[in-house]
Amino acid sequence: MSIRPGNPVRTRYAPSPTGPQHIGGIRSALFGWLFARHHGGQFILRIEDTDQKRSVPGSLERILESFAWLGMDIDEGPRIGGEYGPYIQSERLELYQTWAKWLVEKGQAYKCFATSEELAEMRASGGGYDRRYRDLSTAQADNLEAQGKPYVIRFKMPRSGQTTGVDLIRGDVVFDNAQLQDAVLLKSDGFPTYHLAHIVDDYHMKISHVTRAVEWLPSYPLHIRIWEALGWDKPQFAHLPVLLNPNGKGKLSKRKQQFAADGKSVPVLAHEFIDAGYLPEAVMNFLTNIGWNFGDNREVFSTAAAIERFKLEAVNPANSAYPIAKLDWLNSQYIQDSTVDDLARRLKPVLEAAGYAVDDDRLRRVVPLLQVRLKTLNEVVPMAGFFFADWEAFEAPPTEILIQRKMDSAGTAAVLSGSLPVLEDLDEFSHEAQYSAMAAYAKATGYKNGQVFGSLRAAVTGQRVSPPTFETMEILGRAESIRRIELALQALRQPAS
RNA sequence: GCCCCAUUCGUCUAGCGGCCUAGGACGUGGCCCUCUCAAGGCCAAAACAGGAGUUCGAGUCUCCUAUGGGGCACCA
Repeated sequence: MSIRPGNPVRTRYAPSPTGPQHIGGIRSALFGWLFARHHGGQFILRIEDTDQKRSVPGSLERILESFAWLGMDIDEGPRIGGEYGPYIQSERLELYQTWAKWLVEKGQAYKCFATSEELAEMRASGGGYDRRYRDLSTAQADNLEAQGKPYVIRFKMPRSGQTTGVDLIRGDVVFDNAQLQDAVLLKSDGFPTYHLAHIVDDYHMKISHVTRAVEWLPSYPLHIRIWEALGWDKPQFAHLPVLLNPNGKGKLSKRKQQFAADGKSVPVLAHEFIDAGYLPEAVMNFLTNIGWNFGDNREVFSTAAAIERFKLEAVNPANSAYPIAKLDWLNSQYIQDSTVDDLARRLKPVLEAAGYAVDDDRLRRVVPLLQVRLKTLNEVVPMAGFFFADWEAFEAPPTEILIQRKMDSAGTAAVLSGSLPVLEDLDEFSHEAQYSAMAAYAKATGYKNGQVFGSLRAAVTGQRVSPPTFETMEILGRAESIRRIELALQALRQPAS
């Protein structure tokens, strides 16, 4: 990595405040952030709100929340501060205007008085802007301006020759200058366009490496020419691959809801990952592993370990279909590797949001039963919500749940009533003691373990799927377990009206 | 239409001229384990887009074609 000696690495994420944070943007930001952290540099947040029409209030807060949730710390930015602020472009208008004017004075840019009708005509006749105001004399331009005609400032792109850019991920990229238009730098409302604003800001904020999505590659030669016209040393550039829809068709969209092969809706907005019960560590691991890989055939790694190894040059230049199915697996890995206390802490708000009153001690006893069973935090509700419901309100499940496969009503009733004295007679109501006693009961009565244990499961949990039966009964306690078995027996004896 | 970028199993990827009879992971299928659901173990199917070159030798280099993505705004 050729970093100019003495210059710290400074990267930035510069989103437009146009609403919820999209995972594609966050992924781009992540690579810039990993790079900055790897080199002990700074990561800056800058808000690019030069298109007032598209600004959505509250966007900044959501960006900040997303980064905080993921653990991506920001060194400088709005609300955070820093010595190169303000970090919101609409608060820096004068700077852009000054430099746009400077470029005009130097003959590197010019005032263009084309009306929207003129532009529409040019477009209709097939071409882009035909540079018709490029060679106006200063006197002519002054005259039009004196008449109060609105104008924009356009960059004078060289009309021939080539521009070669260096991209850290794909090497040299060569463009014919004639392909590029005379881009607008300053709009008629006095606001800069992206092309001017980001360069002025990257320069003044001492950005060392511009990490941005590939869609900027085609305008890279324009930016190079602007940097040179301004007479500033350029930063280095890396154009990052983007996320495609899960089927590989088109850029991952935030507007259209996406569906994976299994029909499940795919999270694409930052808050959707939280709502769906994913852990931030898993999401970070997931995103880092798209377009970059840890090496050593390792799929699960901490952010800290990724920072240590991260190299921009190692980023895969190809775009990626969004491999969302891997996130479920990764999330389950992180859940399995969590400590009981940590997982309990994360599960508690999920259960509470579902309306349960959560007792911490009971939660800590339940968590070990869940660790290998949860793919997302949210699954705790259908799997183990019954532990936290009001026990006194428990009702026997309908008989179609009570009577499991390969059993009938009479058999289920026989097994349940036969279990009662066995469970009552146990010295210890531990799951080990329950298991050996009930396994012996099954053997003696000729039922399969599954028939006996499953009947108890349904009676005691009210569910067909649950944590292991005896562990569950141990937590419910003997009295409650027996009470529930008796309720089930009553239900079975009701005439099937 | 013009320009740019990309192209290894279904998907994410390893591979930077011989170590590749192409490795890992997710997913899928099978078997084992098993009180449900999981987890775990074992096994399997599954890829170098196509064609020309360069080279003793090409997944790795070059060119062409195809396909995919992106850009050509007073949006970013």
